[in-house]
Amino acid sequence: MARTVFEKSDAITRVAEVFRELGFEGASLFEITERTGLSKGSLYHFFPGGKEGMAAEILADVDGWFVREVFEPLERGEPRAAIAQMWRTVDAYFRSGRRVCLLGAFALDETRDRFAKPIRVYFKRWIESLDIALLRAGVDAATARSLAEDIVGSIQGALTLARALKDDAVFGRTLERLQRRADAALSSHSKS
Amino acid sequence: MARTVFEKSDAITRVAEVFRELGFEGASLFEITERTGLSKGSLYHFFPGGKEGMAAEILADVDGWFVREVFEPLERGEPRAAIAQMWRTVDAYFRSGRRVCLLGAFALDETRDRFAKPIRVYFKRWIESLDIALLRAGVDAATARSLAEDIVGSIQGALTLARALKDDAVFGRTLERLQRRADAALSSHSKS
DNA sequence: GCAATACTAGACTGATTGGTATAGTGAAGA
DNA sequence: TCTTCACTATACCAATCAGTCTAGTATTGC
Repeated sequence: MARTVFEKSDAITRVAEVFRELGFEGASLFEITERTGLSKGSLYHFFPGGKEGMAAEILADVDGWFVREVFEPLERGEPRAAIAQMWRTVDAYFRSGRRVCLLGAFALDETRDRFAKPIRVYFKRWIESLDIALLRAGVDAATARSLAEDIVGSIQGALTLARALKDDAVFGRTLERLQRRADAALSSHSKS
Repeated sequence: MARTVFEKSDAITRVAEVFRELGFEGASLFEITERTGLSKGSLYHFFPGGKEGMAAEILADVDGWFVREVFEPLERGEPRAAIAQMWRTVDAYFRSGRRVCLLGAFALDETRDRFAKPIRVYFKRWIESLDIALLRAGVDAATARSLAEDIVGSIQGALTLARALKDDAVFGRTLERLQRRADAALSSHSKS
């Protein structure tokens, strides 16, 4: 019989998608095995910490990805380029609104308490790194701070709205409006 | 022995708060009985439709409240007054960020499919009624539409952020910024 | 070719799940 | 006082849950 062999990184990606679809409580081991194609044996081989361990590793994986692809560029790269890149990266990551933010979804239900720290760290860093980039691009402190908070919050809201309305287009429109507002702040406070 | 007697409206309120805290899947019948003080017998007396019936009735109850307190005033009342009232009503309803939006939370997890219609109807109507109020207040069509979408989305995002950061203040700040943006649109398109 | 290792499959377990059934309690009306 | 009915309490049920365990099968290094 054909034995399909998976790698851990593949397992993480697949299980993550199930949690995204069903939430932590809604994703039963049965559903996870069905949707990922990984048997219980494989799952517990990759994640000895069980279901909670899976979620923890997945959250860490997502966070790591954002740190590399979004937060660090915002904190250390050329700020305007990093912000411009952020819009594209975020749109691609959330598949233009078809994919929810796992950290955001977990923040709302009871899993919140279990994974409170990684969730808080993720959102805190996103807002702060965006704030830093805006500041470095010449935006004044007050505007930078509130714009950063607005942008991160609006992205989460747009993902909720896209799901609720079953209309992905909301996400794209919101991202465009946010980009326009950011560009306005950047040009009016232009350093050069 | 002291027998506590509840009314159905009281049962709805109490169970709603448990769903808000734990989500649909996370709220087990045991947790519901513990936190509400209602026994299983009482719960199934008030909600013959079981757990799913409870959620459906609660969603309808929340929707009804918003229709009365927010949507209808926006659609039919004096637009500027209705919008001004909306900020206060929303802030009070979500207890300044301490309370999540049940419809928004349900939109993100697997319950989404079960309650897809009431969720979609709720958000659709919120955006549309706000759009109507802005239009009636003299804001141009394009601005009204995107501002309405922005506001409803941002409120949801702010609730997520408040939970994620364990910082209620995010909600108040976001609401203030939204109000300022709405006021700006209203004054620049002033009819009088 | 052989052993060790990395991974997979799925039967099994005890606890917990949502839901039902039964046996109430107590207030209101006659 | 007796009946009725709205409501409560909890024992119980089958199904499902997360997690364990054993028995594997391929692949790798030698």
